[in-house]
Amino acid sequence: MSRDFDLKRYLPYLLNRSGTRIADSFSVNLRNSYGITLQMWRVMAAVHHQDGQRVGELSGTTSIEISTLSRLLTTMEARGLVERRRPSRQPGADARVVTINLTKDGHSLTEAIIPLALQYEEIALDGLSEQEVATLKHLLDRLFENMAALDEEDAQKLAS
Amino acid sequence: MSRDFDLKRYLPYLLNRSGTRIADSFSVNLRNSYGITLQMWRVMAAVHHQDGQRVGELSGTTSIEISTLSRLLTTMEARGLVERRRPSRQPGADARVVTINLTKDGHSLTEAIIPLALQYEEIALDGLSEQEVATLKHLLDRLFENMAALDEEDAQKLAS
DNA sequence: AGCATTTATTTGCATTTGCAAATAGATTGC
DNA sequence: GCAATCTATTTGCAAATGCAAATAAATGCT
Repeated sequence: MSRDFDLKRYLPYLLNRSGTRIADSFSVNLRNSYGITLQMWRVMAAVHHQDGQRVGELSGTTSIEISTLSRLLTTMEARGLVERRRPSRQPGADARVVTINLTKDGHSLTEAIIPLALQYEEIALDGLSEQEVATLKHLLDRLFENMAALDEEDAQKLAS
Repeated sequence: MSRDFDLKRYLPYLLNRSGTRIADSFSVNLRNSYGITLQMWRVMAAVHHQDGQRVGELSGTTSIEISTLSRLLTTMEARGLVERRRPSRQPGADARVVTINLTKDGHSLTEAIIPLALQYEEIALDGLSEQEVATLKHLLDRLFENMAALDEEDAQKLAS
């Protein structure tokens, strides 16, 4: 190990390992208890949060790559969890878009899982004060914003 | 969206999206600039941090599933980045184990990438005070510990 | 209106992943 | 000292992933 790089204090490392541990634990529980994958849960939680998102938006909120997501939606549709809708040609509607909604079953499954999800959050946050939790969430938001800003800069460069 | 579950304040969500954004950006850069994948970087950084880790340990420090890692090591070995060693039968040595070392090339490639890695960390942390950075890293550590504790409890249950 | 361009989603194909089974090698008990 | 058991790593196989190309549907230009 070298002086100039301390892995144990390297943010992406810390972020990745805490994120994957929570995800892995929850993932196993989801599979055993509800027979769904973590990615499916992410889609359901995102659509539950905002119904009728288009596929591209949903890719953004779930962090699932868009082609992967498209296929995942196909299996979720087949399982009766979500619906794809092509907005009918209305004034101002865009029929290139496909919007995603939870089915009735999808909705109740999501509601059933939420308590478990919150339980995992609690476990992860065990022993932190309310203040610390608020700070942590705030800072994670900030990281995301910083990375989004970088992507926009790159987009600028490509456009110029 | 419902009152009892606010996705935008849900820790696993915040953790996942900031983690994947950083990972994705860095990943593209690694591929373009050095022709390696993010997972390869993770292995190199981990072995750089501590040389001669066994495969199982390395799986823990990189958060890469062990069979995936085994195959990744094969391609990295073929590329001359790392070496596998089976410890010779010594008093107290365990020859079931395979230890991983960076080759000379692997080491210098790692050293070459470190500045870029630190740059991404800086971008992510842009605008945060030293105090905030320290707090964030501390709290992320704590999350990891909490999840590790959970895994141990589960292991207990399985044993009982 | 008709053709070229842009945007949204899906699909083809090769690679990566993950679980479970197989292998390789220690260790324990008899 | 050898059979049974345990642990570390690798491999078989099916599923998931990601890039790039293809399709579908708008919009813009003339």
